[in-house]
Amino acid sequence: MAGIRAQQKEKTRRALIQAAMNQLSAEHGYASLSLREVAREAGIAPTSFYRHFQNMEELGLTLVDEGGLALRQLLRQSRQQIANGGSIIRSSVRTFMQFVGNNKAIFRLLLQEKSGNSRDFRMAVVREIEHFTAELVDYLLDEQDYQRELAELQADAIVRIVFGAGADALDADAQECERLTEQTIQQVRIVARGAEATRLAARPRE
Amino acid sequence: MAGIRAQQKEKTRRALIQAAMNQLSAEHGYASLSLREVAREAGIAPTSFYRHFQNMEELGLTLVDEGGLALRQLLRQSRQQIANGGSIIRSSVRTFMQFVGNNKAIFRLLLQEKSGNSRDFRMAVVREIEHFTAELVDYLLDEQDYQRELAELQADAIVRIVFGAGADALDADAQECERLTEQTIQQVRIVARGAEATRLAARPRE
DNA sequence: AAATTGCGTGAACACGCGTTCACTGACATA
DNA sequence: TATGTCAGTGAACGCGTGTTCACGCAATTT
Repeated sequence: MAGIRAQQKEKTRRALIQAAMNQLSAEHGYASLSLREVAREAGIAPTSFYRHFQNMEELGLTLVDEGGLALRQLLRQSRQQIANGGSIIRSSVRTFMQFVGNNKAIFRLLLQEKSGNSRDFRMAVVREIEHFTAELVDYLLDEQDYQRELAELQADAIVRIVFGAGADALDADAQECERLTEQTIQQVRIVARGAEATRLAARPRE
Repeated sequence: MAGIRAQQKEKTRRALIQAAMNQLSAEHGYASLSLREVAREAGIAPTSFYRHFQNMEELGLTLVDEGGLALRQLLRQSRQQIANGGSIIRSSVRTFMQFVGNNKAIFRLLLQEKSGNSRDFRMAVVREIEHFTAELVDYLLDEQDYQRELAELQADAIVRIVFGAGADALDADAQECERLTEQTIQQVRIVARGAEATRLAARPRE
């Protein structure tokens, strides 16, 4: 019942996905990904590609999904660090920047396709980022007692800042990365302070 | 001394640049820009392209420069609105979002090449955005009396938020755009409040 | 044991690409 | 008026592309 055949198929499928990931780099993005090159790297004939994906777009969307999954895992990891004590902001930002450093290809893919030329891709990425924001909103509502609107403003701003920094980190060396991380932590703190001030101004007594 | 010849050449050059701009759209980015198609739209033979640019990359960098120029003009326009009175934050953000709406192709180009696959391109875009940030820092230092470090943190955060919103605005309809604009204004205000609070905390007496 | 399924294959296709080359003819220069 | 310059040309090149097709052959099903 193992299904030697299905097993083999899944293996080649993974090989294709991995090959595509490998070909993604700072110099060579999804747009210039070639079916033939991917197939070559995966060690199969170009024609066999069609046994696994209908076309390149389907492969690309799969990559985005895999990237999103990795991001989701990052979030869990981040929450663990929070549970272990220490500054929430600091550990979240650090985890995020760590992720970017360790998964440049994936993060670059997400960034590129966010402003890319396929509406399906853009929407897929936006959806992933919205997950990110939504979880942050939940956290703010739970831990602090912000009103929903303010929490959403704050979460969205933070996500924009952090993703922006992540983008810059892609081209940065270790030292610059460190600087970026510290800068981002401070910026997130500024936003938190601003939100707090706004909250107090809105409901001065309570 | 008019130089009929040079005049004609400049005209074709402009035609090439314009043709390239026209071909940039939500579905068709710089990466998939073709020399032959651009030449066709400009109304010249493919080979004539080389009389004006050494290769496609040179054309692309020219496009980025032109985009940056347009952004610079936006900044001046924005400052005029400020001089006319009214909320600084509000009019700046509105102007920016207006620009994005009116120059989608250019802004999309900047966004895409910011995370694009050519280091030269990325650096060119980063330079443009740094101009943007630097002018905001100057403004903060002049108008308020922030210390340099805090002004830089604040300006960088604001630029990230605003550019992020601009990116989202590319896919949004008019109503969603309006919502985004208002959201961004509030977020920038939050940052400003947070920076102010930070400033007061750092130097309580002065 | 026989029949079927389906992954992987190699040849072949039409196509658009960037680039080269020698050339033309209108403008500039002397 | 004679000479030079150079933007624009059309043919031709080699190449990599996505996609199709009929086929082989091992795993699976009957």
